[in-house]
Amino acid sequence: MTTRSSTDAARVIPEATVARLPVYLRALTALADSGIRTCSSEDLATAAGVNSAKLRKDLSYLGSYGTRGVGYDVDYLRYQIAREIGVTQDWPVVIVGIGNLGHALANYSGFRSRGFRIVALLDADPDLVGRSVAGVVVRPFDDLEEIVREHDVAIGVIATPALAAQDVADRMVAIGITSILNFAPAVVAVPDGVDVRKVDLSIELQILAYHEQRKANGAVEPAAGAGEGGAA
Amino acid sequence: MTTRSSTDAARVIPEATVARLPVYLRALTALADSGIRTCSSEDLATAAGVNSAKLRKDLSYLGSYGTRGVGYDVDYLRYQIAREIGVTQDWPVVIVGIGNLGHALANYSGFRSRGFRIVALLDADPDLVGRSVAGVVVRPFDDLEEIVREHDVAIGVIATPALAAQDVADRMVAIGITSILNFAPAVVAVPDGVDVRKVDLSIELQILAYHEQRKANGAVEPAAGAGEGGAA
DNA sequence: TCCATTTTGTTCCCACGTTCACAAACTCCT
DNA sequence: AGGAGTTTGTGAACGTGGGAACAAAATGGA
Repeated sequence: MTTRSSTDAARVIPEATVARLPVYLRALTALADSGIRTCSSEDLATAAGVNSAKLRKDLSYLGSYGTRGVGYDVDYLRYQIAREIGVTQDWPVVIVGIGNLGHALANYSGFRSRGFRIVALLDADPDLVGRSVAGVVVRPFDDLEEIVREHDVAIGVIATPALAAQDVADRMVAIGITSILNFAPAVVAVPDGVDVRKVDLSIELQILAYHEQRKANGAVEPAAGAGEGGAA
Repeated sequence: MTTRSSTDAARVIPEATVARLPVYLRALTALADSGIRTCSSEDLATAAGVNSAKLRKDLSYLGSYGTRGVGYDVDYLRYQIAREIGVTQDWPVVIVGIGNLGHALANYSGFRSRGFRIVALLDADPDLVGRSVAGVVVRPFDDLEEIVREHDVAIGVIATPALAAQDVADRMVAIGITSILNFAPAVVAVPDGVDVRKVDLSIELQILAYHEQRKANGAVEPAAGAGEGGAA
């Protein structure tokens, strides 16, 4: 076994792999809930909807957590991935913009169960401030700085209309937030060192529409155009 | 100018480009709303948050719609991209699962304005059926087939809990839906020829958490780790 | 103990996507 | 008309990611 400190220079995990680790984590949790203690890369790959060679390569970036001829210990591997992603610790999160989507996010149980704790809901609309959503009272947007400092928040979620998104992002960055999840249909620019991920509902539909249009035009799709193929 | 029929074999647009076309479309709409008639690739690239070389290469897959020394006509290019994606036509969509997220999706105005028309909201819960959400009455899930046939629906949205997702997808596929947008936190398997795109809220947060953890550990991020960098 | 079997971890190779750099082409000014 | 300046479209280099194939390592049976 090689020495492996928590800040090992050799551990450069490809971005594509990082994006799949949460999927593996979820699949492992499902296996564990079914009472399965051990699984092969083939089993886990099927559960995660990927190719087994890719799965093994992904896991190899984390270390050697399997046993040749046997497979992986479900609980052990699950812990290792969780630790690698960082979901063994608690991440305070603020959500800005409590419209329809903000409501849904505040109520989404999947956050809490994965180590994300919603410490505040913020909105600029005075009519919304003071209302209780998902057991949390909505506070004015101007309280952002106070809340971030108090809870040491590093991750912010933007669920505002498009026009407000850049302003909110600027305020977040100024206060020290370094990771932003943006649901607003707008491109937000941030300085280096700040990570932004974007989730855009209508863009996903437009991508599907493009492929749908091609199918209707009689074009032969080269493979599963956008998603994971597999048996039904 | 080369001949270019609507079903030209030479038009194989890379998947990565397809995913960016809706972003360009939105940026062009924003420019048009500002009264700008013409823009350079540099202007549009900035508005879309990408590199100008990449933008030009992306657009070149559609055809030669710019003028050297001048730039692009905003309205003309916008129409060409919209036609290419297929948002000049009307796409009927059904949403299955009217929980918090389904509510938000039903109310999202960005769908309608881009050619997506919600023809039905479906849920298996009898308590929800009959209620009106966003001006549409929720119908029982079993009405799916009737609705899909009546409106010739090709695109389905899954916003159910994870456990129901595969069943819903199977039903959709059996009835003839060929594009699925899945918001449920589960991997759904579909046969070849069916496209699935997945939007997973908690996975996005976990990816951010990974990078956040690395920053906290003193690791130097190679570049903007997950998002589009740029000036604030 | 030794061999057959299983399954991981890794290497090699190919395809895709991104970026640079530049020729082609257009406008405008003299 | 001609040249300077500008901007597109594209060819080529580079880097990242995916998949097949195989060596290494573990188990279990004879």
